[in-house]
Amino acid sequence: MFKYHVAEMATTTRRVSPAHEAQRFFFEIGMDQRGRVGANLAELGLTFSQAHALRLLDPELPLPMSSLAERLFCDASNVTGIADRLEARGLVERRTAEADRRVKALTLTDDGVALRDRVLAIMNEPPAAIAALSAADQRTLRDVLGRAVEHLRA
Amino acid sequence: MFKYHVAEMATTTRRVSPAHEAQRFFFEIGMDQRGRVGANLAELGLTFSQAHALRLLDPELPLPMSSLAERLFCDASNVTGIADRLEARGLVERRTAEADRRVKALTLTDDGVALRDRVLAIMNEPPAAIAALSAADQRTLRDVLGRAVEHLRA
DNA sequence: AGCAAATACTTGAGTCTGGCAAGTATCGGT
DNA sequence: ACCGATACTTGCCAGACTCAAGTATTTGCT
Repeated sequence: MFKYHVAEMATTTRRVSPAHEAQRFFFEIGMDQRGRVGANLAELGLTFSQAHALRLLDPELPLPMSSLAERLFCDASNVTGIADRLEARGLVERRTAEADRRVKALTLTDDGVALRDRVLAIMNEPPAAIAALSAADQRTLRDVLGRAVEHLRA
Repeated sequence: MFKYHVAEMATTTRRVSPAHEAQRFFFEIGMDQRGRVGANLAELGLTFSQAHALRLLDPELPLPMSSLAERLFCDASNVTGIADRLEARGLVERRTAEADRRVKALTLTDDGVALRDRVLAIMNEPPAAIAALSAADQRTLRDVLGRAVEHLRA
């Protein structure tokens, strides 16, 4: 089918679609963020998963733990532990739902809301790669990614 | 056009720079990938860290474990464990360097090279959000992200 | 009503990541 | 020959994550 030396195949990436190439860059920038975000979150005493959970909680709207598990793409039993730690720090409260006493919905406390805001600030901070772009490129990037996210929800 | 109370300011994100908005979309798409990539890697019996390490190894060039730790942004002691598991599966070999017998460089075995190729295929696969973009948007995205990555290395 | 199946969460066991501190081997310079 | 750096390993501990099993509650079927 395709012939090439193994060495070339693995390390170079010629002749791929724009989407694949875009993805490669996307991934690389993403990996760069990992370090910065992780370090900043650690200063707040949060792990990435805890911060992510906090981010997904709406200050207005209690969220059932099963829903959170779904959005975190992880097992429900995992959320128990994460919720335990957030609750232990007084960031979140378990509230059993009236309608169905099996479900426990997580609610942000005032401290939780405050910390969540700081988490959002950290996560929304553009990484070096994006910050270094020209204003025009930044607008273009925002528009294109906006459309991409749109497709994601559809 | 948009009206909101100050309280909402903290949680919604209107009125921010294009870079911040771009970053918000970027992050959201990135989180979506996490699930897909993680699941696909799991089918290969690899954790994300193991796959990431594999990805960073050049099939041609043995890499000292300390260098790998640096590129993984993690402690050296961590790499010991990851290398242990990769070596146990016959994907990698520890080879003590001639010049300096303290350093052990990791080399990919043939199996390792093969699996690495599959890892690259998974990681370079564009996520749904990017795949759904028009061809023109994909090219634009590639170009802009390409410039962003360029700045990253500079 | 009554009972089985499904659902929401918890618990326990086990693996992997990841950080810190201490230990061993080797290297470099003086 | 020695001291201090450097490369890796080991042990310990917390957290994330999965699976399997367990409890409580609800829902559906008869």
